[in-house]
Amino acid sequence: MSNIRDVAREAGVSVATVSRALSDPDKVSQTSLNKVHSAIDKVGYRPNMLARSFRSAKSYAVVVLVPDITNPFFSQVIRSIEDRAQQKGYAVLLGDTRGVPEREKEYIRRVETRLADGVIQLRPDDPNRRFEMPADIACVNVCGCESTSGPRVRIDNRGSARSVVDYLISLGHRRIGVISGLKDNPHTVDRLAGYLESLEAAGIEFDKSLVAEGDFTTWSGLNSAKQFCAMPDKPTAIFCMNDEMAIGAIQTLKQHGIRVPEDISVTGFDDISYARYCDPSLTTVTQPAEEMGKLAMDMLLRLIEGEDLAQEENVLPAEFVIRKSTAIPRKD
Amino acid sequence: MSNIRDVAREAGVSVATVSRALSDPDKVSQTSLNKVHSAIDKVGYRPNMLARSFRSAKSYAVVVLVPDITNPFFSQVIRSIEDRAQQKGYAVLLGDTRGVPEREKEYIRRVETRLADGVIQLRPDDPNRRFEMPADIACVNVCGCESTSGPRVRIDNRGSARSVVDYLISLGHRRIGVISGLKDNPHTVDRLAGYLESLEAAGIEFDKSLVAEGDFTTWSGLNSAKQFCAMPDKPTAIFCMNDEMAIGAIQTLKQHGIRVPEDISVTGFDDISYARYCDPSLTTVTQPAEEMGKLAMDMLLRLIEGEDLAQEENVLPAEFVIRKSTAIPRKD
DNA sequence: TTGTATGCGTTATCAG
DNA sequence: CTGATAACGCATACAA
Repeated sequence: MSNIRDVAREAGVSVATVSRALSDPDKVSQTSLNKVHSAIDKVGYRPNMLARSFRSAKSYAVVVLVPDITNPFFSQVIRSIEDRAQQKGYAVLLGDTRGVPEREKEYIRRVETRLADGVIQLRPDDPNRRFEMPADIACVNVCGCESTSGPRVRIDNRGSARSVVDYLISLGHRRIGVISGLKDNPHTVDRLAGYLESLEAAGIEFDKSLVAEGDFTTWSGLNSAKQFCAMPDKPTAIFCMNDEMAIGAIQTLKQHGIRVPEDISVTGFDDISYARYCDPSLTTVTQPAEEMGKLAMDMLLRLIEGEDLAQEENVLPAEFVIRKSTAIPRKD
Repeated sequence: MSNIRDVAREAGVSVATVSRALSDPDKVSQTSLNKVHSAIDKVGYRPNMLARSFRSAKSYAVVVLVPDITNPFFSQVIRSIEDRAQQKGYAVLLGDTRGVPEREKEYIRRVETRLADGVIQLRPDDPNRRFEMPADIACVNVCGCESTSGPRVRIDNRGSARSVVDYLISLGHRRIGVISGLKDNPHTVDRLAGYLESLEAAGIEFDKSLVAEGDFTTWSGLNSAKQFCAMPDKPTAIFCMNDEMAIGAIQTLKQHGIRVPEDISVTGFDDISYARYCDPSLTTVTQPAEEMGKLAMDMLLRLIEGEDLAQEENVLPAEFVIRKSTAIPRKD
């Protein structure tokens, strides 16, 4: 564990010269540069970045807060964030909160105590609502919704939901079920608004009994679908607020001998990779995960640099993709 | 940004007392303790962990190296690692290498430069083979294989593969195809060994044409299966070396009008969450992802503490689970 | 271009 | 139990 002094001694120069040779080589003569580099090789020197960070009061790390890393959509976004961070010389501290506020605080504390320079939040919630995010912390929200405040990047959830339901209506569906996320989840709110807009535009009356509440897990999609299967007057299509719930719902429908899409159409949201490989492949909304992560990281970097992004919002385009899980309603 | 001196001044004690009050309260009188704590509240003090890390020459961070975070099996393991790390006061630096040695080196460098105290590698490769892992770096390998060296936690890939193939044979299958990972991938080697063992035990001759090489992606499973579809004498079962390839293979079979499992049985490996929800649900091998991550983190911690785990190996039990993608072979 | 000297915030040593 | 002070490794202002 040699340090900068060992190098200086070996090279026969001062520590300042070694330091400069490393961080600002232009300010050092070629001869010194050579001496320094061979000395570095000789003593096996590795700069202590901890000391460097301490000295410069920057950790060159950001924490990424995510409710669940095993969610394939989130992990795609995170991969993109990591990629960008690495390019920019930043490290990514993984903060899988599992929705536990205590764990979130723990990670926020890491930036308060200088172990990270900022935070990227992958959650729909307003960062200021569920717990106190100190105002002086650099934070950008990704995958948020209309009510999210602060710097953020998201898609138009309402508009995308509307595209989906508009399409179902155009196929001839009039009774369209919904498997939503938890009621107070902002994504649920935005996507439900799109659903309602679409219904209203088509002059279809809203039927409350057609909304089943899930929680974005496959398991909840599986269960929520049962409630539709039990109805005498089943919906002819089900709009699921994410792909996992759609996959769960399809599973249940099949078990009840209901064919998708011949008997009931099903749609998802997110376009996780399995959406393309399940049977039938899912009609869904592709979120630009890659782009969202990259953009979020870039925004955070600007924030860390001191730029004021106050309420900068980036709404990225999402793409509605039609696959095999939707069809015209069956005529009985 | 107040520091320990501000607190000391405010509390009317020395910095040493403040430091002790925080790290070793037993050594401080109750009066001092009170003064310190109210001073901390008053000036809004947050200890600078960067300084603390620097001083103690420990970063309290570990890097997790993973080829692809979006792989659901890996993300499960990582979630478990993160959980354990958080419990122990460690941060997890996410290193998604995408298999690029350059990126791996970048992360290894982070521990050489003291930004992390150790590494957990999620890759089958021998950590010493593909690039030079400095010997003095605390590193444990998880999800490795028989040829992996150094501290490691893994399952018995060969034995598990054998369970799968034994089962297929017990159903009456004699022509059993394989969709493998890349030939030189150690997982491929171990699992293929299990396959061969099983065949030999049953007196079935190995037919080289029944092995299709994939690369563990759904896409490759999709393509490899085509080669079986084109065969006049198709296998009656296909042993896929992971679930994604099995899912891809099933997709292809269906497109060719081949029913699973009635016409051809398919098995996977890993038991990612979609294995349970795809159609038909996958017969596969459940890796104890949770336990593997936790154990790997614990081993790394011991390594960091200076313990010598040299060649400690933990082989965890994997469970063979039978679902709907396997059946007795069709009699023609 | 180079060297000297100082300080970053904390912990630990050593006297009191 | 407490306080003064010396490190930790590096970057930089200032002087040469």
